[in-house]
Formats: sequence, C-alpha cells, structure tokens
Amino acid sequence: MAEGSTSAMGGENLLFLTDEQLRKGIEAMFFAYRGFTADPDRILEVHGYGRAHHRALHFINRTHGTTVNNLLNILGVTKQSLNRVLRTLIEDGLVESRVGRKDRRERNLFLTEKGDTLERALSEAQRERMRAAYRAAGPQAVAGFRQVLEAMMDDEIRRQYTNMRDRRA
Amino acid sequence: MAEGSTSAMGGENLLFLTDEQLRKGIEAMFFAYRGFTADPDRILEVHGYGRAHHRALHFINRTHGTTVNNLLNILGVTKQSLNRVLRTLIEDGLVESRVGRKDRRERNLFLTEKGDTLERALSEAQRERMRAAYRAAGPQAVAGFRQVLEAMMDDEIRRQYTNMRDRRA
DNA sequence: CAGTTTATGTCAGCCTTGTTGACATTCCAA
DNA sequence: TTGGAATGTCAACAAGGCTGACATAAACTG
Repeated sequence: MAEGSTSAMGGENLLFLTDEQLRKGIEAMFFAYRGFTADPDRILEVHGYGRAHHRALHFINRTHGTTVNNLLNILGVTKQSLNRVLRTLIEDGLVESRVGRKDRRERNLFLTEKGDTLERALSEAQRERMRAAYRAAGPQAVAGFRQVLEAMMDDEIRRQYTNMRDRRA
Repeated sequence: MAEGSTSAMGGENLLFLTDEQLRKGIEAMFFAYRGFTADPDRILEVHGYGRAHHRALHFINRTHGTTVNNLLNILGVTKQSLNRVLRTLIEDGLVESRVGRKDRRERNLFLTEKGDTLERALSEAQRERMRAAYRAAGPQAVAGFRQVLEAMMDDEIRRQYTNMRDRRA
C-alpha cells in the first residue's frame, strides 16, 4: 500500500486526515465489509439462513447462557426481529432455550451440538479470510486495524465490546 | 489497546493469528461497521432514504458521469434494485441522468446541486467519525487499518478499489 | 396480598432492499 | 438487417428491519 506508508511514521504529518484519505477509508470499509461477510453468506444460503442467524449463533456461542435481553442489546435489533430468528434456530435444533435458574422469567440460550457445528463452519470461513488478511498485513498492521476499529465504535458499544473481550481474554 | 500492542512488533510472534484474536477482529468489524453507518443513517432517515441511496450518491459523486452498468459492478446489486433507488433520486432531483454522447444507450449519472448538498452532508458526518477515529489511533495505526481492510477484500473488488483510488489520488 | 414492573413471546402490518423472470426500447456493429 | 448489448420497467417474492398491541409468567414493592 504505497501511499499508506507515505502517511505512516509521520507523527506531525496529518496527510492521513485529508478528506481524500478519509473518503478512501470509507470506501475501504465498504468493500472490506463485503468481503468479510461473503464467505459465511454462501454457507448460510445453503442452509436457508441469513446474516441475522449468523449473528445470533455467533454471540450465543460467544457468551454461553446469555439471556434474550442481553442478546438484544448486543445485536441492537428489536425483540420481534430477534425472536423470529431465534424461533427458527430453536425449531431447527441449533439453539436451546432454558428457563433461567435464578430468575425464571429469563431464558438462557445455548448452542446445541448441531448449532455449534454450523457456528464453527461459519466462523471458520470468516476466520480463514481474517487469517489471510492478518498474515498478509502483519502484526503491527493488525494492531493498528484494531485500534482504528475500536475508535470507530459508538461509546456504549465499545463498552460492550471491551467487556466481551475482557471476559474471555 | 493493551493486548493488541502485545502482539505488535512480534514478527515471528503469531499470537495475532490465534482463533481468539481472529474472533475479536470479527467482532470489532461488526461493531465498528455499525458505528460507521450510524451517523449517515440518521440523516438519511430524515429525508426518507436508506443506505442504498447513500451508496449510490457516494459513488456517483466519486466518479462523475459513471454509467449505470459501472455503478452496478461497484455496488454489487441487481440493476432492478439499483434502478429503484436511482429512479427516486432522479425524481427527487438529486441525480441527473444524461444520455451518453459516445454511446447513446448508456446513461451518464451526475449529482445535481441538491444531490451534491446531501452527499456532502452524509459524507461529512461519516468523515467526521473517521477523522476522530484516525486522530485517536494515529497515522501508523491508520496505515495498518488500511492494509488489513485491503487484504480482506475480494480480489476483483480490490482491483476496482485500487483503480478508483489511483484515478483520483 | 395487590399492584406494578420486567422478561419474554407472538400477532399483524409496514418498509427497505435485495432477488428472479419477462419483456420493451434503443442503438451499435457485423 | 439482424443480433446482441445497455438500459429501463413491471410483477412478484423474501429477508429482515421496524412499530404497536397484547398475553403470560415471574419478580419486585408497598
């Protein structure tokens, strides 16, 4: 990335903040996100699921036994929207919903073995692309990548993200 | 980002390629993309438009006089889908569609003054967030960010992205 | 205990934005 | 002149967002 390294190592150099650079960053996000979702999308299509199912599987796997409400906060959708997805996942035997032990109004969500299998397939496809990108860019670039992404999140979301990270680091 | 810098500067250190690190990267992409789209989304809602309109405005502004076909390739949607968006933008007087001079089957797309105004408002909101993130992370991180994003794109897309960059660098 | 709040689920209906398929128009090029 | 390319349009459909309304059970509170 020729002109990227031009702005790197600058310090007082603010070329990386020009509108042109920022617009390029915006386009890079757009195109990269497409690549980021492309591989799981192909797998999901075979099973008749969409990205919404992937997100649910991902975060249920990530925080075993999470409640519906917690998932709503993480995903930032309405309960009706999540419920539609969750219902099909439960019906299809990918997710198990257990009545909460402490608070019986709550439902604790878990992946079944079948759900875990699909989650791993989806995740592996996505991780494979990340792995290739990380390897191509190198550890220092990856650190910068994560720094910028984290700075781009909404404050509240960053807190959730950080918690999630800390809990399983 | 404490543990990010742990893996940075490693070289032979491959900690940044562990599944856990990759999963964190995946989540960072997910959350960051939400932040990335949040500000323009709010503006679009006021005008009764969606992200699809934003994308069209962005790329029409980016490559003045682009054809519909070219836009289809960049956006990666069907012409019917794009056409619906384009039609409303033209009806609302944000986009002008001129019959091609060389090839009169083609339509060359331009922003009107009104379209340019909205595009700048959307873009400025998005750039403001990028600017803040870039400033917080610093030029070296930004270079890494761009490297990883570029490596994450599909090959064909990366070619388009690179062309677009070179043409207006 | 009665009343309120909380967590969840569900029904109905709407919107945006993606998809396919069919078909018309225009016009370049062989 | 005919074939194919570029574009546009119509119809129908699906996923996955949304809101509003309502039901239930459980927990909390005075």
